[in-house]
Amino acid sequence: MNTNSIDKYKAINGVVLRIPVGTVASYGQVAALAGLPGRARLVGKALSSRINEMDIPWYRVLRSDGKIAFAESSIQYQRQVEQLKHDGVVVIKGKVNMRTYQWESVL
DNA sequence: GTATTGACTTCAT
DNA sequence: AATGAAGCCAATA
Repeated sequence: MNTNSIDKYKAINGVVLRIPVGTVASYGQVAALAGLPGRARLVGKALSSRINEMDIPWYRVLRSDGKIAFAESSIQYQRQVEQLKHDGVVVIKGKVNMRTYQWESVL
């Protein structure tokens, strides 16, 4: 782990923390807002490295089509669904209606 | 150095 | 709606 990635992870972390309750964002959206356009995959990596230390709302980050990024059988999938529902976000068959719930950030 | 890996995205079936 | 290929690009190995 080098200092470069630490800064990027911090930027990503900051954006995820700003996702309001009851809304969701896509990995690509978070990347763009963090000043890292085109690095959607890096967002997932950053979150996976942080998930053990801090409690950030990682579960508000979904794929661009609203689908949860984990297999249905995984424990993480089930936790994510539960947390989203707790936020008041409707999840149907592992996906969220982005037109309804996607975070419209104002920059 | 090159190769592989992803909590991704988009386009085409 | 579901599936797959191709594109993507930094982080790891």
